[in-house]
Amino acid sequence: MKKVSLLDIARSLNVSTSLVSFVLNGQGDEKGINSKTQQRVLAKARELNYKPNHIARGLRLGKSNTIGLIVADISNKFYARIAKRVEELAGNNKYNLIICSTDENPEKEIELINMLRERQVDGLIISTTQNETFLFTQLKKEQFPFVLIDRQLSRIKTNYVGVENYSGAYNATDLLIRNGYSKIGLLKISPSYLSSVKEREKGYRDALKNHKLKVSNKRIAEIDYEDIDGQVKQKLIDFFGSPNQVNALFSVNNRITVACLECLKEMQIKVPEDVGLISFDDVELFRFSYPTITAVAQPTEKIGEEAVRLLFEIMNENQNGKIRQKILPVKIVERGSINKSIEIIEPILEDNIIN
Amino acid sequence: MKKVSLLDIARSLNVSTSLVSFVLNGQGDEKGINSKTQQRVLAKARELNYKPNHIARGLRLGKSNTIGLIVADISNKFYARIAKRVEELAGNNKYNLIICSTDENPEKEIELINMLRERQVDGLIISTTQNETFLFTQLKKEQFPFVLIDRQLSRIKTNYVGVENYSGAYNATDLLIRNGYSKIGLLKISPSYLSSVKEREKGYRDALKNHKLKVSNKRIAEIDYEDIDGQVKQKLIDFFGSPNQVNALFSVNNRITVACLECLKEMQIKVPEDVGLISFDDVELFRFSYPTITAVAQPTEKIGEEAVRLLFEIMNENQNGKIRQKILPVKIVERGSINKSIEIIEPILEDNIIN
DNA sequence: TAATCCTACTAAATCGTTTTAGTAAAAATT
DNA sequence: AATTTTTACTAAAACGATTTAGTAGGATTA
Repeated sequence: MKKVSLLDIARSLNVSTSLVSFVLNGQGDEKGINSKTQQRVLAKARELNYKPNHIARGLRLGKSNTIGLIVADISNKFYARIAKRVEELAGNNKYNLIICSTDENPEKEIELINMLRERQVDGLIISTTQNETFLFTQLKKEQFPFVLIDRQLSRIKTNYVGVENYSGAYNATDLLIRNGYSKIGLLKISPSYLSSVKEREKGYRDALKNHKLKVSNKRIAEIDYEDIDGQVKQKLIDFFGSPNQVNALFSVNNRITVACLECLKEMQIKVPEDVGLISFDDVELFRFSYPTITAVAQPTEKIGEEAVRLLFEIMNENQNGKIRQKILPVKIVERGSINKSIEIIEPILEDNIIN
Repeated sequence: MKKVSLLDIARSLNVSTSLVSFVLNGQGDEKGINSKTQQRVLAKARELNYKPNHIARGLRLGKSNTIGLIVADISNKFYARIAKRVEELAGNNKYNLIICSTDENPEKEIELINMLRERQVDGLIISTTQNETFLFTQLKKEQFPFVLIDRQLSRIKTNYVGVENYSGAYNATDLLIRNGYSKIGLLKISPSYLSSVKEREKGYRDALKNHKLKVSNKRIAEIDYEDIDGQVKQKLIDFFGSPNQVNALFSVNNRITVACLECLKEMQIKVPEDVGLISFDDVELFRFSYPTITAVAQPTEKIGEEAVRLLFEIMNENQNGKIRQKILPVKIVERGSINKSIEIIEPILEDNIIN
């Protein structure tokens, strides 16, 4: 079943492919094509069920009308929601989306970026797992349009859409402290050089410090992406093995929180009675889980929206190398994983206080 | 920043593009290219940071090394998990994936299929929302490789990967009945012509019949995809407005179950005390919700795997028009949303019994 | 009547690959 | 020395669209 091309239409009407191309692109009048001829072309195209070859057009035009979205894990609802929004908006602009997952693997990310560029995507939206800057220095040098989301690089400024990680984490920790928790464990994801993780950790640390509480490395756990369930379990055993080590947890993303929930259940540690819990990144589950989980909600869809908006801006007016950044606000959603109390339930132990 | 092409390499080495192409495609020896020349080509390609133009190659080769995945809703975890697996397997085979969502809109599905075909995808995996067959009759006639997933068309046989909807739903309903529930409401999604929905409804009906229970249309609610939360609420108010109308619910997919959970909570109807609940399609949430939800688990990733396997089979040996179908088993995961009881807690009321 | 203008088109280059058919020169064979 | 074989390449077409520069021929104008 051979595909129908412009040439097929042209031949069967005894006209040139140029004419057919003009008509089908709506330039018929502009190019002074007789309106009867235009009708004939349109009719024939319909009759033959002609579908333009986007690849050929892309080659000629030097653009593919496709953008790429590279996320750390498409099966994580956070990224899935972003992806859906990006796909919608791209579609509205007649752009297609190629979605890829890196599984937090920097090597795979490099491969994917190369692959997408070979496929001539016109722009990229990336939640990067890189620590090194060379990839993005290169892209910038080549003036290739891209926008980072969720994470940025500390040593290089790029277009970026993110959220208020620092204040979100600060306020989350602060909320725990103000409700009487003093021994707060941090569960962060590895690789821990990710800007989002670092910012959240900083917020956590600063909140403790401002309340004159000790920041102890014994209460900071780094969980490897490859084995979240296993390592969360290990760390929780550590945390709760020695008494009084931890009475609340701040988890850095939804995936870790869920693993946490599973473990705590298994270990029969009750939330919020035995341990307070707050999570960065809110997902549906937290509204229905037992107990419900207090979380720092991100404007997920908005991240996708802004990223697309920025990317199109960059792609259209490539004259200037102006860097655009957009930091979106977050909001704490209070639910049932923190024991609310005005007064401090458990006196803060001496060894948690600085000085 | 102009892109580097084969011609650039060829010119700078005073050789032909053919030679460069041969070498870069690993056909150097085969084509008898001097090994020193090969070295020079490879070195120069690296030096210039040459990236093949996939679009040009695609045009020449008549294929894009891309497959399309069209799902009803990419932000639904069920499809997101399928998408992730499909992307992985496609990637392993040097294929890219374009993912699109239809939002259960048949028109949009047609547009997307056209768009993807214009983009010369080599094959399609589709969870269709169509009731009409013409789209797929056409694809079959053109021998275009495609595999339906999750849903198939009743009036036309196509390649298809699905699950045991009928027996899953039958067993789910049966489980409710055997635990003493007699007035079982069905919450199904609209459009209700979808094969998965119809098969599940049939399973529900047959289970009731085999237990000599009345199938009442008053207990069957059709929820529009566009307004799941609103309509679920409406239907539940109906169900629980008149006494004794419903004492258990069978929900046809995860999205509806979640909406249900939300409503029941709001209406202060307790699960499983006031109403038993079982869901088709298991998601993480159901393990952590309160109560935990008994569900019919689907081999989600496996669906993606089989779909890719089938599609590649079809794409590679296009000689025969053999139809391939794969139906995967489902499994009921018993949790806390059903009151377990050997004996029948509540006597089955007369008006629920047939005859 | 010649020059100009207008209408309705077309020829051909181009994008960057791949691939077929071929060739020039050197080496080997008779 | 003539022929064949081998080595190491190249020319050019092809994929299917877009686009620039152009033309043929009729109508209008000076």
